[in-house]
Amino acid sequence: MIDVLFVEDEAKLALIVSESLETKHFRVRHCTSGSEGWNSFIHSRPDIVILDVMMPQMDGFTLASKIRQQDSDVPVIFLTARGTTEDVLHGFKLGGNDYLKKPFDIDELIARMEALLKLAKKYHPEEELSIGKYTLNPIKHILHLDGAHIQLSFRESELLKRLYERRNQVVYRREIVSEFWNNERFVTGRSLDVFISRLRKYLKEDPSIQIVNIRGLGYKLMVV
Amino acid sequence: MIDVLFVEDEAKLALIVSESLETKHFRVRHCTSGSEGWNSFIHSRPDIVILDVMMPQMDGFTLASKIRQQDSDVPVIFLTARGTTEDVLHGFKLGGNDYLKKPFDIDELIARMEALLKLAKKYHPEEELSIGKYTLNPIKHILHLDGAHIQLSFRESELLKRLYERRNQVVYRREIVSEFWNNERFVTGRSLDVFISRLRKYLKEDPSIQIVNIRGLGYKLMVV
DNA sequence: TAATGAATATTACAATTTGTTAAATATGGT
DNA sequence: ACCATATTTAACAAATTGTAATATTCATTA
Repeated sequence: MIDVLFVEDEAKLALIVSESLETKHFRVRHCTSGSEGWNSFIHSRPDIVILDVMMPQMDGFTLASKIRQQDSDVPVIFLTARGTTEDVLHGFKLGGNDYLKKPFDIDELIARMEALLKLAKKYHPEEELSIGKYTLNPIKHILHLDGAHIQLSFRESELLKRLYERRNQVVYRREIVSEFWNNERFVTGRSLDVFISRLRKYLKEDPSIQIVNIRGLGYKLMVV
Repeated sequence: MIDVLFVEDEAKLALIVSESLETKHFRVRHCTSGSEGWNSFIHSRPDIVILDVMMPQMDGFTLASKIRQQDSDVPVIFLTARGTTEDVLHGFKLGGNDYLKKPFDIDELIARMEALLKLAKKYHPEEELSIGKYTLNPIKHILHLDGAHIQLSFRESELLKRLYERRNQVVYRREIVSEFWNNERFVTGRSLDVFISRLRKYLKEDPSIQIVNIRGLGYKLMVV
């Protein structure tokens, strides 16, 4: 199921859109302000983001640029009544992927969402993740290579999955640590490093995939 | 340079669009019919396709579906005066990636093209960059020269990549610094200079490439 | 043209972060 | 309680990056 973050302060419109999307089997998280949207984004990591531009507190453009600092891939669609070319250009410049002028047809929104999701390859309906020459079954925590397979531990598998879901972009150290180890004394803990070390060992048969460290920030699973 | 296939039978519009695109450093192949467009597509393999929907002989929709049979990735944008929702949906269903209603603003077209190209490129990352006698693998951060190779650090590699992507033009100091070092105390920090210095050392085997300082502005990677 | 000050280059080194191994500890099943 | 396995800690090695010190280049003005 596709997770949608939908930030829109007009209650009436929001309701219609949310319901339509849910009919089409999207899971919608609706927020009514930019700052609420930002919280939700950090917490839920949606597959696609739909932002109203004009909102109280934090507008859609501001939220979009905050999101882009964190995640350079998640598709972002702007919705707005103010459809001047300047606005559209500004939206794209901030890293938006589409821009719809209100009033819009809900089916067109869905078509545009699906087009972006297809491009961003966020549809992974299949259970198994294909990581270079390897295949990871994230349910059973088994890593396959050719005929052989390695039984990973829970944390090994979760960590690899997380890296894979955000392949080719940085996964922040503090984020992983706070999520896996409940945020305590993450200054000294070196468990993450140890797990990374193990994953690298498992993955060394395929040089086209690499877990690269970005000093001070985190790690990046690079897949060609 | 980006190759654009542009299929449009209205001569006047076609001229305006072609010229605007060329100003923005696109290489435009303009065709006036679907069948001509198909030929051109087969022979020139453009990076992006812009199709008018209503055309004699073969319409844009038909051409798009032929193209999708051949190439499932190249971005396709439809242009049309007939902007009913059915048309838009049909366009997306055929594998189109965007749909613009005429009359449109040329800058909006360009913004949408660039957004799509950026997305498409993400999933076909350049394997290796050829920098003079050197080759840079920007994934593994390895700089090759003849048989030998040097393992670069993440920042070294990113900086070299950035310089290469804008080779022969100035990359602004403040821009690099604010991106790499998060904008803090960029008055005093001399880290960038140190990295430039290191890169020059790595690259000194090939005098035909030079990292030139533009005093007060930034640097320029000159490649002959 | 020489003097001046600002910007840049280079080097060495220190501080910090990360990598790796092995041992210690925790956990869960029997 | 015992065992097997998973995870964490500890210790040290290695790599990356920032800083300081110093030298050099460049542009401007006297």
